[in-house]
Amino acid sequence: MVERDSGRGDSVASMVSIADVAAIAGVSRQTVSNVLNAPHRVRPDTRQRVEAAIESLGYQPNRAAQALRAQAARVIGYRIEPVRVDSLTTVQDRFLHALAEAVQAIDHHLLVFAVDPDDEISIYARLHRTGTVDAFVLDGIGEGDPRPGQVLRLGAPFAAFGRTGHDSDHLWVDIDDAAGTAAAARHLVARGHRRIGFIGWPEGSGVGDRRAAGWRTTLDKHGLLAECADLDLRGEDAVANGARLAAVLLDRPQPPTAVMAVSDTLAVGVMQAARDRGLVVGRDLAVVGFDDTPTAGVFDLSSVRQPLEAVARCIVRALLPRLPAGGSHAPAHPEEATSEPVGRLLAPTLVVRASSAAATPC
Amino acid sequence: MVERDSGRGDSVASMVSIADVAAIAGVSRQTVSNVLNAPHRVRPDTRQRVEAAIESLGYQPNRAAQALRAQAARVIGYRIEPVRVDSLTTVQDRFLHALAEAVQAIDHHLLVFAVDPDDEISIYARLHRTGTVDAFVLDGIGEGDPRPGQVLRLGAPFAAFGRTGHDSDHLWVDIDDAAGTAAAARHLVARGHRRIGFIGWPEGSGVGDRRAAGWRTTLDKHGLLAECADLDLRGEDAVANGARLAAVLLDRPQPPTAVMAVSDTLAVGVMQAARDRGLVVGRDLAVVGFDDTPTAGVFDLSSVRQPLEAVARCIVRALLPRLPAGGSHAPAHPEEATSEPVGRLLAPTLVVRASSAAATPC
DNA sequence: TTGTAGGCGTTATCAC
DNA sequence: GTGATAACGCCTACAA
Repeated sequence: MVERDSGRGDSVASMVSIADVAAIAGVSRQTVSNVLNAPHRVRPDTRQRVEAAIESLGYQPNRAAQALRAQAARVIGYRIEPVRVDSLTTVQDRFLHALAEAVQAIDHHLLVFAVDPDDEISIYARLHRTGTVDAFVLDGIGEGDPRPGQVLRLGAPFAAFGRTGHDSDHLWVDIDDAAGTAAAARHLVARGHRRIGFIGWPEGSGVGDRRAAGWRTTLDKHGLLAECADLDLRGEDAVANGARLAAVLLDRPQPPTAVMAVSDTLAVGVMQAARDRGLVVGRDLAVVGFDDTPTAGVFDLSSVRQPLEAVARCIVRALLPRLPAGGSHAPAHPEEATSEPVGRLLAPTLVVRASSAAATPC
Repeated sequence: MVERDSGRGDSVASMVSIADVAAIAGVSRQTVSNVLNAPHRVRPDTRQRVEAAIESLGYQPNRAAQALRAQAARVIGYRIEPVRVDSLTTVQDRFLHALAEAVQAIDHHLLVFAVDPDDEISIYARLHRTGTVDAFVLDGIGEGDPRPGQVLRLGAPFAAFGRTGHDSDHLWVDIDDAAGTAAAARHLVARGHRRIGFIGWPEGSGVGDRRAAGWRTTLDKHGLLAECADLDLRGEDAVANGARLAAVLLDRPQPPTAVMAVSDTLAVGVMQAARDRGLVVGRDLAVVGFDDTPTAGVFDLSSVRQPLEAVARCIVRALLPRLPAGGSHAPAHPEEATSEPVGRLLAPTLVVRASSAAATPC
């Protein structure tokens, strides 16, 4: 083994390269390379000798050299956002974990970076131009978000989690929010509820609007919309708002027997308000949230769960053909398959817990 | 510019290298390199020409080539853990963000990976041997954790967040847990409380034991330990346990007027139990948690906040001299400074909210 | 002050 | 079936 340690201590001492393996096995470097990348081209006994040498040295190909040679870092970039203080909705860490696993499944790595919103796009540009990452996953893309357009202009491959409203020019995956709230509404209807309230975000966020739409259309299908139309209130995502708006609903002459919220954060507020006026959640009032945060589990709150693991896998699969090192050794793309579907909606699932499990008394 | 696009589409088309800049500026590649790495060696007018060319082409040095040349990827590896379901304590995402920022401040990147606990160490080995990362940050290191020893044996530089109990052979940073609970206890004493309960984790977790110790020694200093010694209960980290144990305390003939919990998760349970028996938290019972999770903010729960941003910076600073590309261009370490301190304790701060702000009535 | 040469580790191409 | 050659982009000598 070439001893290249320049006196810096133990950490760099044992960098073993393909040449070391070749020397031990008594073959050339290329034969070692072939054993790893095209084993069929090597005679079995030679291969065994080489494999033994690899094993004994613990050789692993140097990633930087591979990246330089292949013009592909096999790295995906993902921006992490700061933790929000007033909202419980930390969906991000579940998605991050799922994304890391999905990316590892295709022999890539996940590089995360924090950006100061000012020069967000310049960070993307730098990571792309320096070849640090091959592609990006854009998270939290909402109505009118400029970032997909910007990254597209950079020429960097990417896939978005979420939609801007005009997404035909790039890959995206999103939750079918309306299907989620529709499932929740159906569940409540099946439990005998006829007055089902909705506490949502202010109009204009695509996500919030779609969740509201799922509630609305489902009630309509069951002929309940007329008696529930006035049970739709909106506020920013905060527990206090959930409590405040729920109080308004519960003070109505004909209060709802069930309340759906656009997020767990608001739903927790609803539960607080119910308890404050002596109602037992799950018996006197059904509550359903959205996101299935740890908090929902802890408070036995029914909630719509986003299939984040599936989203991550779906995103990575969509990205795969656009990656330079993409499908193993294939030229990544024959010219024809350009018109594949660019978008995909994934249906969430309802997790029923004590807050909505019981049927209405009458 | 060398057009190297092998028909794969737009994404790889615009890879601009140092040779392109040199051609435009009418100098050799090395002069361009000098402009970037040793500007003083270049005549001002030449430098300006080169800088203009760099600007016009948007040139950025290729990271893989730099890594190969420098034998340093300028990447730090960090393992992310899956989200826990029963616990609210998502300290991880706050730390992750802080770590990303700290790492970026020294011109490195953060690579995150998920591991299946079985072959955790083999992942570390692979990342190290392939040169994918230069060093690791080990998080959640507790009493007797084998990982620092394993990574040490790999020869990979690393720093641990947390302590195993025998940490003299590696870098570590940890929260001064006892100082955190001591601050909380002093705060409660100052508010007039004399019966202050503690709900902790079962003995044996270093972290939990140290937090308990902070409570105990502070009460002792104020001569309150005798009357509080029986107010120390333990259970696994779950809201339900917090509620159950708090109920036990509140059922005592002389119930506490304040309860500290070893985590926000348990503290939330305490708040639930208090409310369930008609007590108003903050008036009839003071409650303090630990970790300052978003949940604490939402429920107005006083909590001890870990200085995760400082931990991240401290870890990165400690790691810096061990990094191959460490202090700019210095040989990373003259042989002498080997006996620098390897460990560091950081004091948390108490965030006072409504759950404990008021003085006791009498 | 600027340019020339060589090599970091890997792999694709093409001889043999 | 195996080995020599070259190139990916950069940087550190050293030479001019």
